[in-house]
Amino acid sequence: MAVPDPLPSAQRRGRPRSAAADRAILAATRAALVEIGWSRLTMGEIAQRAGVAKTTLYRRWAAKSELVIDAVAVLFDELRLPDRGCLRADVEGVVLSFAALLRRPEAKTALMAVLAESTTDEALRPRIREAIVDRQKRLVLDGRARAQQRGELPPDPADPAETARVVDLIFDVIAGAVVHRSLVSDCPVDESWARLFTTLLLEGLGAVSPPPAPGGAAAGAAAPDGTEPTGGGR
Amino acid sequence: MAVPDPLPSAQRRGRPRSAAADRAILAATRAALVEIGWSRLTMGEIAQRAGVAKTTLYRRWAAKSELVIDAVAVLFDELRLPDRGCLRADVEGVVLSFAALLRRPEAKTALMAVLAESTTDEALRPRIREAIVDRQKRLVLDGRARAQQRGELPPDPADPAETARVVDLIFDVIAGAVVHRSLVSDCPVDESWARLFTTLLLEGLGAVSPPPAPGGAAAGAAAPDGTEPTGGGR
Amino acid sequence: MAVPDPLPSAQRRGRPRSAAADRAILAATRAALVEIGWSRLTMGEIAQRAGVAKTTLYRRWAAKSELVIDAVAVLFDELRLPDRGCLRADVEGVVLSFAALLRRPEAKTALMAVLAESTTDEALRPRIREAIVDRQKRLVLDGRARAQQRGELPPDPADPAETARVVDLIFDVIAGAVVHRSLVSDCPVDESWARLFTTLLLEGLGAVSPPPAPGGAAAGAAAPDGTEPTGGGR
Amino acid sequence: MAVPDPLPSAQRRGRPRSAAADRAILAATRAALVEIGWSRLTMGEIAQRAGVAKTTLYRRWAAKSELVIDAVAVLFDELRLPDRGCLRADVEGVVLSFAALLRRPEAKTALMAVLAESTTDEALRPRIREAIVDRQKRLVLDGRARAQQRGELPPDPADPAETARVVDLIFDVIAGAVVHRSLVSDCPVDESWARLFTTLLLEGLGAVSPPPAPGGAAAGAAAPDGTEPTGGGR
DNA sequence: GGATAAACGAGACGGTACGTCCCGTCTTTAA
DNA sequence: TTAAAGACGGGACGTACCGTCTCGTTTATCC
Repeated sequence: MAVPDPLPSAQRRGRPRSAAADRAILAATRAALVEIGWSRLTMGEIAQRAGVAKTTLYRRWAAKSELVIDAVAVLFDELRLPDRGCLRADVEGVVLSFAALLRRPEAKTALMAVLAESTTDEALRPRIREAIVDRQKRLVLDGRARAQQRGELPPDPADPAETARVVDLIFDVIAGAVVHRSLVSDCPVDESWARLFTTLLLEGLGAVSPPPAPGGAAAGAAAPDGTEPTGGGR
Repeated sequence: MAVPDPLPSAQRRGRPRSAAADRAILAATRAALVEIGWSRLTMGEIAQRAGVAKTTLYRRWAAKSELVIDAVAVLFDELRLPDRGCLRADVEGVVLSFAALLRRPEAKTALMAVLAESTTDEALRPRIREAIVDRQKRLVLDGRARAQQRGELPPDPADPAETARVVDLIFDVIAGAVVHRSLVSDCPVDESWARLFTTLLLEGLGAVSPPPAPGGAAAGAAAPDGTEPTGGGR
Repeated sequence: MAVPDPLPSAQRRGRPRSAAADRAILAATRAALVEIGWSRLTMGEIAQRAGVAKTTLYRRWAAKSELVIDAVAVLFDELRLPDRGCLRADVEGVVLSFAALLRRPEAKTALMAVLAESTTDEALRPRIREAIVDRQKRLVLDGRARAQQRGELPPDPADPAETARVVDLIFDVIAGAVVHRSLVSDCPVDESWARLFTTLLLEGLGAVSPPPAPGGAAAGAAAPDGTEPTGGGR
Repeated sequence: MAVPDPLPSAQRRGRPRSAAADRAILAATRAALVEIGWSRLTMGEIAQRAGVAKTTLYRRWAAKSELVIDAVAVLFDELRLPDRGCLRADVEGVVLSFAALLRRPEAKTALMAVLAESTTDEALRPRIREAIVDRQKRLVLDGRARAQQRGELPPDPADPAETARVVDLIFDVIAGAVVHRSLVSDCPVDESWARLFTTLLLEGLGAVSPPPAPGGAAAGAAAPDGTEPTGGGR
């Protein structure tokens, strides 16, 4: 919430805030975003669709950006990482499901709009990270742990900072490439592209994931999924 | 130009448009963008700074987005790819100079804002690609050609579509990762990160760049820069 | 009011309209009319002078003309018909005080401007009549009744339509002649002219005011004020 | 013309002004006035209808008002005073034909609009009088002279200023009453009203037209047209 | 007949005001 | 105390005309 709950105390005086109003507002925000886009989305419009007074919106959110972040955060929580048996399949899966999310108008519009706002609005950046970005990083962590259990990746190195560097890199490469291809290059993220990209990523990954111990799973890193890359020649 | 040149003919009738006004408008747009940001940037403000009537703006550009695209396109044209001797150094160089560009407020603000607009405005997307995005793809093509001349990369495969797929992939990965780390993760793109990212990229590149001929430069692709990757273990 | 009162109900919901804003707007309109005239009078200027937002003006009046009508109507309500003892003096008095009103810039400018607008704007005509024109007709009715009480004029004829025809005629002749001399011929309406005009009117009046009964006040009508007309010779 | 003819000399050098353009402009002005009214009448619209550049208009007239005065002046010149045999008939005739003119949209709109402008624009007033108002005064003079020839009115008094006072009064009363009833009271000027008004005027006229000599036409003035007034009783 | 000069069409120019939309706040009654 | 309603001061919008200016073109007279 942008505007803090008035009092964290058990029960304040006066009429309590309507939880139904909250739900109606967030739903109306998503619906309006799909229909009329970010720039024509106004607080008055949202209030009208939600059957709520404008003051009720401002009592809860300080700005349109913050309301939209809360409204679309739930969409990004729907991303899942089902176990597809091997690391390559898991990576391709997350690439494709992230791309599918970015095809939903309310998701892509809201994401890009609040990111754009955040280039000017300092306070917006942590809010976006908390509500949207960081939640996807768990996918990387989960997939990495699963691959380590399978023996496809070496265990974490001794230095946890080293692990964080690599995890962040992987996250920026995956999310960045998918977003860029989807929304900037405006090209489809299909299975063919996902396979090619995954090949590049997994191969490159071996070079940046140091082995934790002198002996170990280096061979697994060198051929993480046990298949030959597209082009074959190695 | 957003509003099409009234007639492409050699000499139209009536008073010709002032080229000085064009220059003043684009310069004023960049300056205002730095000072007051995208959301408070208004057509009236730009006109006032440029010493120009609002109508003169609307005669040339249909919307703020289109004007800003033209105004900042020149910034992206300043990206260069100086020959640093080897592919690894060239990649690191372009990563760092692209990141430096994205630290300029007018560049990052304008880029994200117009990308956000483009998620709603269908007509804006090709415009952004032509004026901004596609021009950076030349950096990938130039770097690739240079590395091929050096023997660091194998020559293009027989199928040009295959080349295009790989070039697009490299472009989306580089641009996407740098943008995502800079503007979404909000972390610095410094030499350390550039080195790590380049290692991942070049190593992964070997896996997606098939050799053109049965015999050839596969070894070069496998260790493109002749150095050992960060983590060592191969 | 031009824009209808949103609901005539006893008490509507929401914040009520500010009566102070109404007063400030009408006063600012009169002041601005005097200073800058009709053509340079803008809604924005009025709003600024009244310390009010432009939207507040448009919430109440649909157009400049309607606002000006309401603003100057009060001036025309200030016209009075003091009892000067005889019909002739009363007529001369109303002629002179009407002419004095038409010398006030805001009155003459506003009157002519809205009359001009009304030649094109069908809806404006009844509005002008209600707010400005018809209110002056009471002067004719009052003067006539007073003269009848004095015995200077015969009582109303049996047919009320006949009375209305004569009253309307008198009104058009007096108002028309004064307006025409003041604003069209651009000559002063002074005591000399008022005396001459009144002579013509009263003498002519006898010919169009039929006696109510076979016997009666015809002699009174023939010399309504008991004085000899200017020119003498009858 | 508002803008003076560049040189009154016999023949200047350079391309002469197009007389066809003048005619087209004045005709277009009248036509546009009928269709769209004064307030929406723009110089650009007139130029477009006349098939002429805006500069051509401004080369000839300094303002819309002046152009419109010239455009409609010709309409008022069409007023005629045919000899209907007696003064009463002549007066009723001129009243009705003036009212007919004021029913033409371009005439009434233009007249009221320029009169309204003239309340603010000092320089406009003499221009209106010369081009429009004074030309109608000839009707009063002609009618008066004709009536004097018939013996219906006494000859002019010795003092010409006295004559001017009376002529001006008659003019203001006739024109004022007709304009007021037509455009302000918004009532029809029909034969019935014309008869009533003429009765009032002619009867009143006797009181303000002094006889030129001790003996004379007083009886003619008392019953100028040889008919009994509407109401009868005298 | 070529130079000169003015008027012509076209349309861009710096401006002003428009009437609308939305902002975020404030003021009311009702729950 | 919150809610719905809606008026409030304010700011930007994109449009319409304003009256001026700069073009290339046309039409006349003058040398």
